[in-house]
Amino acid sequence: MSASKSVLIVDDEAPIREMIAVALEMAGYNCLEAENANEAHSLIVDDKPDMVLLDWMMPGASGIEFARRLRKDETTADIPIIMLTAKGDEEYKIKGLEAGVDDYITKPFSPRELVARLKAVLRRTTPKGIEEPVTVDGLTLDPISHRVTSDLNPIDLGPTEFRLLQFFMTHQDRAYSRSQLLDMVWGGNVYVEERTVDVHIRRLRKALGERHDYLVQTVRGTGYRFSANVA
Amino acid sequence: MSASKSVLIVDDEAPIREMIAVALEMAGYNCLEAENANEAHSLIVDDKPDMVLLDWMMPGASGIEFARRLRKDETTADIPIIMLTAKGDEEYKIKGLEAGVDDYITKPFSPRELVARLKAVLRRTTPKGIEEPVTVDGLTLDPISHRVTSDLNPIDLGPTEFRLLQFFMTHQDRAYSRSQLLDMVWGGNVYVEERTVDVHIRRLRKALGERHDYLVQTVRGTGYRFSANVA
DNA sequence: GCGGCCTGTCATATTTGTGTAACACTATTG
DNA sequence: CAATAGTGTTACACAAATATGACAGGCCGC
Repeated sequence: MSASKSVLIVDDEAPIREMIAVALEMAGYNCLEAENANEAHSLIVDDKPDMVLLDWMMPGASGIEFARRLRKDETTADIPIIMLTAKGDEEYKIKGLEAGVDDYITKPFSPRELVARLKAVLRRTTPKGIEEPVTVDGLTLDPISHRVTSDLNPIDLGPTEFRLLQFFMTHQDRAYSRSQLLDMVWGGNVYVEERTVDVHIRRLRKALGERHDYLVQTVRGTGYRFSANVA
Repeated sequence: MSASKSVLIVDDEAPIREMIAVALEMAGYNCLEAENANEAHSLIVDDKPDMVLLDWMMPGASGIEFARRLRKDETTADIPIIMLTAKGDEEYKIKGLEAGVDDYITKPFSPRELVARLKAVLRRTTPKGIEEPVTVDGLTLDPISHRVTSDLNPIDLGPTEFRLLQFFMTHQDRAYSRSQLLDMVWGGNVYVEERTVDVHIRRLRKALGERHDYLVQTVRGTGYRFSANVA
């Protein structure tokens, strides 16, 4: 958790991006920059930033449109967005919030204000699903202590298996293809064989033991699914 | 899954085109080749490939220029483009992304990387339809979890039967000939006996059980029909 | 530099799905 | 009530997908 958070700054004006980047880096954040929606999208998919700072006014796809696009795609739906608007127009605020934006800041703003809001948003969005333990039929995964127990007996998992299980337990009853799993669990720009997923599924099942391996279900011709219901 | 995607490779060097084509075909893609922008444009208009691999350096219209041209025309604006650049030059990357290119790869690249990026781009540009569960008289098919239940009891279906049922449930009260079903469910260009459909219909009926097999109805002399109303 | 742990990839089992043909049956026609 | 075309049913060889076990390289703490 101590790894510094990364923030993607999307604005068509380079000087503004720079200014923001400097401010954020001083505050200990890692910055990525993009000057339009397409570029931003590539970076998001590749690098999975922890948050996006999005300018309202941009040539091409407007910021709001882009925000909607991000919300629609499951892969990017969870990334918090802070909107930058030129003036404190209430109408914009409404529209932004409708589109699922987490907060908005009106230019001009002080670096301090920016960092404060950013922190606030991260604080209230990060805990969602990432901090609370999940339990399914006696199998518990606690993200905080990074521990998994099967009926109170500790289970030993490798890092990848842990992330895999965590993803599954927070996305139950849904079939995922191998490439989707690679995207969600391994990360966007990693090139591994799809069959590798099988192997980690195998390792996960083995670790879960007879008591719980039924939870990880094969969906023939499609991929895998985590569910407390038997197929 | 569905009909294989086609990819247009635009590069002035034939050997490179070939190499790429081989790699992509092994991965199950359909390849078209063009050695300059004009040729490429014709092919795009004629064959509507699902994606374009575009070399940055080309005699005549440079790749980037061509990309812009594609983006400007409404009929071609939606076709995803991956740019091939000789070196990992950041400046090019920026320009490419500005022009609306979806991703770029620096030569030399491994076939694996190419295929992976291609997949990623296709996945995020092909909007997956919102898949809602369908229910008919207690029979429910949920595309998300890839599950079928008959009055809450899970039903086990093979991949083909699942697709068949999914097609039926989304196209009810209409008779389909065997060849139509082959087209819709099996995919356009496969050669199988028409009578094979009968067998899968049989398997589907069997899986549905007495409670629901009435839904799959025979239309003598024509084919089959899925309907909640008895013939 | 030395083990131990993780990871990705193979090669190889094992399981499951698929298409076809042969034969049984049913409706239709005259 | 044949004769016949269209379907239903079953068995089976083969193909495809997945499971599994083994292995080599990378990484990290020591």
